[in-house]
Amino acid sequence: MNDRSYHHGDLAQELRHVAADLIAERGAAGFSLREVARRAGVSHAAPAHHFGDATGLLTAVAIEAFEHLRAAILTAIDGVDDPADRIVAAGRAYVEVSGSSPGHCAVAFRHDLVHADDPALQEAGDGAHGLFRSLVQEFADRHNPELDVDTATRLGWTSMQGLTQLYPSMVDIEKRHGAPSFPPRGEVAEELGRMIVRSFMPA
Amino acid sequence: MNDRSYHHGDLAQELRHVAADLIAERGAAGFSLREVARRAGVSHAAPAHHFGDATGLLTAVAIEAFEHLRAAILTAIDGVDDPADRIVAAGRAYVEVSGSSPGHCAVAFRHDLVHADDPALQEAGDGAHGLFRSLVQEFADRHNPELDVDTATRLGWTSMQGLTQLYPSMVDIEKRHGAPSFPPRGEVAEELGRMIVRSFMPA
DNA sequence: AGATGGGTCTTGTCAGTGTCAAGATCGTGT
DNA sequence: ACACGATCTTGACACTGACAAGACCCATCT
Repeated sequence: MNDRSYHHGDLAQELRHVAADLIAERGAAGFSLREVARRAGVSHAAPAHHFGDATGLLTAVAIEAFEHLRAAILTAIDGVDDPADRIVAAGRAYVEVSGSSPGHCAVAFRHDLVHADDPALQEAGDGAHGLFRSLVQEFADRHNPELDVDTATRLGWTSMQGLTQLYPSMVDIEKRHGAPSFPPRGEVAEELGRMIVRSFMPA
Repeated sequence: MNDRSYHHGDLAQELRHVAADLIAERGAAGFSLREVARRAGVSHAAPAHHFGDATGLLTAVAIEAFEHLRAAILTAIDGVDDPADRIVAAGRAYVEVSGSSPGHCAVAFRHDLVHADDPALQEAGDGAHGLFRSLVQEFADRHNPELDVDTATRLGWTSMQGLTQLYPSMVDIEKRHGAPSFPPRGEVAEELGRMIVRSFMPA
């Protein structure tokens, strides 16, 4: 527990945290293993022991991203009954996580930055994806047995992920075209979610 | 025109092309200005004269990305009459460009890799966005005057962009879960496009 | 208690990178 | 013919990721 001790205590945790902060601040391109070590107050080679290489550290951050995502969706749907509302709430939570943990989300799907074949990463990704798919399945069971659950899941997932990535550009573009103010992430997500759910209903 | 001449002829064009190839091959993280120069057969400092710095070169690639996008959409909707079909065709083209020019699309919306305030980049982005929005406007005029065109545009745009980014991950995840084969980009885009357009219809 | 060993972190080194400054080379206009 | 600007090269510097070797700390065994 002593900050000055030779052994850090939980350096791995600290490195993940600092790395996410750094990416949030400078973007994925501004990430540097040595800068992370510097901010954590350890030598430049310390991270290697815990994560192997830079890609390993980013993989760990990506795993946290999926865990955050899953947790956020779970709390967002808690107490919500109607499957349609649950999907909208999940989508909103998904997008809001990208606002509250931008560093994490910036690496989650970057195959060139993480070890895409890491079993823990795959499991975390499957967990988030499976949760979202189960919500769509619920909807199908209740409101539309004819719904193609896989395609519907893809639509929800891609649009929310696209929104997390495009939100800054959308604000730029629409502001340049005279929109005085732009709604926050969560609100846009909710609007899109409502339209998506509408397309899930029987024709 | 002589390959061995001191002056290259059109080095700027060549550098954009090589850069896009390199990114397609190794991902945005594997990009290196010196490697680009090496492949183009010029010294490591040659690109600086044309693009200032690495970010400048990537900005040029991003501009090309938006131009490709716009051109692909234009040819895709050519001869298609119904506004709904035009939107679907445009979405399909959008996603297919990310398959045929992966290097370009990998940097298009990466604010940490490009000079986001570059006027030419903004103009190119606005061009692609404006074209897509005009298709949605057409649809509203013909089929649903009540449609919120801005929100509808955001839905179409985000889902197609999300699909371009998530397609590799989606293939991975669904294959791990037993899906024997996964439909190609364009087909998924078309399915999603049809659902989206359906949500544009009057309630 | 004292020694052993493994996990943790440091120091030092290396090739590779982006950027800048200075110089070499080429074409073009006068 | 000659100067000038655009294009490209060479050389240097600080920074990065990875590796090897060593220092340090703690738990465990005898």
